[in-house]
Parts: sequence; C-alpha cells; structure tokens
Amino acid sequence: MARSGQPRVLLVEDEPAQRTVLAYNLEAEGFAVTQADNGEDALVLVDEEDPDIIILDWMMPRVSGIEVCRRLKMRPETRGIPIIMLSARAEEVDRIRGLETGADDYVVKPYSVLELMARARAQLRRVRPSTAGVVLEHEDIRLDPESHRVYRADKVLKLGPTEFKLLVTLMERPGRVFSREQLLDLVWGRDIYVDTRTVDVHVGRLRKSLMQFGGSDPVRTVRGAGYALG
Amino acid sequence: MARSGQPRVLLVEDEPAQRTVLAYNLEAEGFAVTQADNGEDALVLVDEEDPDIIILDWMMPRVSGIEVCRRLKMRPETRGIPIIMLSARAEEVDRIRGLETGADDYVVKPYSVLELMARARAQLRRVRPSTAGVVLEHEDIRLDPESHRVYRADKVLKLGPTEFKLLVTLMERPGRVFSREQLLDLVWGRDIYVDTRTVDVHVGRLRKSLMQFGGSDPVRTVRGAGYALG
DNA sequence: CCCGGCTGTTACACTTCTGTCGCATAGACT
DNA sequence: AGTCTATGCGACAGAAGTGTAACAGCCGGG
Repeated sequence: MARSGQPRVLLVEDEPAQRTVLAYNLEAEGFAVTQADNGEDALVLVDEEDPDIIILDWMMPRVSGIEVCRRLKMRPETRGIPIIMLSARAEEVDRIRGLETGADDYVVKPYSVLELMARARAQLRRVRPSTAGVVLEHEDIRLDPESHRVYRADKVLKLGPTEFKLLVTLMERPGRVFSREQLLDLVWGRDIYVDTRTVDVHVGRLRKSLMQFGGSDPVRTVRGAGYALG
Repeated sequence: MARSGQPRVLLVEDEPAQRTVLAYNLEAEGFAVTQADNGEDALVLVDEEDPDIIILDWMMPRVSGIEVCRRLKMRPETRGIPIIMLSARAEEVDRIRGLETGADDYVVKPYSVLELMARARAQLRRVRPSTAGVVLEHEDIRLDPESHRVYRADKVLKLGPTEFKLLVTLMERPGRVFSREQLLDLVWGRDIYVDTRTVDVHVGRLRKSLMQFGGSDPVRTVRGAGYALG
C-alpha cells in the first residue's frame, strides 16, 4: 500500500477550539485532516480512514486517549501507525505511562504548533521512508534522519547533536526563514531558557561542520529575521 | 469586505509590560496593532478600527474580558471576528466558561509568544484563507514573505529589513496611496517616534534597491499625500 | 579518577543599517 | 518669473545585528 499523496492525519481532541486551531495548521502544512472529538469515533475512523499518523489528546470523555492508544497498539494492523499524545502539563507525571502504552511521541500542552508539526513530520518520515524521503536533500547535502548521518558531496560529515537537530529543522523547509525564537522552540524545546544568541553560535558551528570539506555556505542569514537554508 | 493588507489585531491587556511585549512581537510578525488597556475602550476601538482578530485579556478592571467577548459575540457585525483569550493559570478553571462565551481560542499565561502568534495566524487563516503564505506579485516584482526573498525579473534583490517591510506593506495593496504616517504605523510600529521625513529616505533607499539591476521606478510619489506602488 | 566532546554564555570586532541633517531640485501657486 | 513647500539624495555618526573565539561547566566513557 504505497500511498504517495497528502499524508493523512487523524486528529482526536475533544476541545473544539484547540482542535480547530490544530486542524487548520495541519491543513496549511499539507496534511489531510480527519477530526474526531472522542475516543470511540476515533477507533472507528482509524479503520475507515487508515491515517498515516494520529494526534491524540490524553484526556477525553468516555474512551480516553490512553485507552485508544493501548487498543491501537494491540492490533497488528494498526500498530504501525505513529501516535503523538497531547497532554496538559499537570499530567506530565504520566509521561512514562504514555510512552509505555506505545505512543511514539508526546507533546505537553501548551505546545508550540510549529513544534507539533515538526514532530508529526518526523514521525511520518520514520514510518514512511518510501515517499517523503527517508533522506532529506538540499543541493549537495543529504541527511538521513534514521541513521543520523549527514553527507555532503558523498562525504560523511560529523555534526554534534544540536547541529544535527538544527540542520533537520532547516532542511524540513528549505528556503523558509526561521527566527531565532522559532529555532529555540523547535530545536531546544519550549521549556528551556537559553539566550537567543546561542542560536547564532550553533548556526556558526553548523556552518563550519557543513564546510569542513569545503563547499559554499548553504545557510543564509536574513538580517533582522533569522536563518534559512538556501 | 475582502481586505488584503496587513492583518489588524486589537490587543486588549491592562498590564502595560505584557501589552508592550505582545505588541512588539505582533508587529514583528507583520500585524498592525491597536492597543487598549480596558474593556470600554476595546469596545469602542472594535468599531473604529475594525480589526481582523482580537487578543483579549481575561482579567481587567471595569469591563472584563469575558464581558467584552460576550458583547461582541452577541452583535452580528462583530461576531465573525476571532477572539483569543488570555488568562492566568489560576483561572484555568474558567476555561469552559470562556469558550462558552464564544472565544475562538484560549491561551493560558504564561504563554509562549510564538505559540500565541501561531494561534493568531491560525485563526486569521480560518477567517481569511487567502493570505496564508502567498507570494506577493506586482509587475515584475515578486516577494515571498516566507523565505524573505524579493525578485525582480528573476534576479534576487538585496534589501535591508526596513526596505523589506516597506515593500511588503506597499505590495499588499498595490496602487493604494499610503501616507507617511500610515507607513510609520505599519512599518515602524505605532509607538516608535521617528520623523516622517525618515519615510522619504527609506522610500529612496527602497527605490535604489529595486532598481539595482535597472528597470523603471515602481514607486509612485503622490505629492502632498504619500507613496504608492504602481 | 581524568579526559574529551559538547553546550551555553560572554566579549569583542566587524558589518550593515538607521535616523537625521543639509542642501539641491521639482512642483504648485500667485 | 518669483516664492513657497514638498520631495530627492548624499553624507554621517551612532545604533543594532551578526560572526567568532574563548571560557567554564557538564556529562559519559575509559
């Protein structure tokens, strides 16, 4: 079943405002969105729509997110679908339980929509290497998220963890300008406080790493705005 | 009423520091910001400014945010304007009441400014689907807000930050004449004081940048009134 | 334990941009 | 033509944004 069109996402969230916001963002990002506001519908829709990824609210009336997750991960034909859990901060203690239940990722409310998008794409890439490319490519740079390897002109580059995440983020939308704040959100995570200037330093390090065997600087600085690839 | 210029946001927050920070960020994101520090002014400004979206603090002296929201959602002519509510974490219990009152989304303090931006944009896209990440075009000039790039006759132009924002503003409504004061508002921001003659200088710089590879002057000077594109 | 690699911060040099001024020029009006 | 105002433009000092080296702290592996 090698689908190649828009990736389908099943969005399960009982709170209308949140769901609406997410749905519009997902659609703007190119996802085909199916919505459900409770666990029961969700379980039915999984079979009907066969989504590529599920975004699942933790707390819901009737059948909770965790229960939906558990059931889906038990059935062989649905086990492969990545599930991203949403949860309020207060429930963070349950994090381990969430992942034990089989959720593939976990985002704490209030979350950055951008971050959630990035994670959804990441999960998608993980399970669907065929289409969206197991490998991100931009000019002569190739990045394989699975093996955590980066090539430039067929040479293997050595990057630090932060440089890697930074490059992944930039390569997911080549050309798009990311502000320092956005990059902090996407690469470092929203809870951490680090100075925005730190982004500059890591961009500098990434540049050096990308050019360790020569080649031009692929990272564009947009003064007053941020950084972009190409 | 299909406006296409900068999206206007009415920001209602009684706490000056918070309001300033938000206003700054919103302006940096390309919103035209109108501020109010109480509910009464807010209700007046809604009629005067006809904003595309309202960001509304929950707790305010005199007329509370929830009251403003309720009144606006009662009037047919303002019902369509999306409202995002801000609320301190302790008040989270009132969440349901907030949405019942008709708010379209809800952000808990302390919030991520980026997240709030994303939600504001999301709401805006919902109501005004047109302006999501489009490429602006006018004659042989193309401007891509996402990548922050400007082309003329397929050549990449180099603009400074202010020139860029100025051009974005002009291109969002080609042909419309903007007064110097309007441009100061839209490009520099409402609170900044700079001489109106500064606009002239930047228009001059923008002209030079737009013609750096030749071509005619696309900016029209309307004596006694301001500037326009085309 | 020490060591090497990575991280976040800071300081400083450097570049680019900004706002204002002064004067030249263009347009409008008498 | 003469006058008056508005606009264009070069120059410049100061501000702001950015690149980078250096440094101290942290952590995991020998």
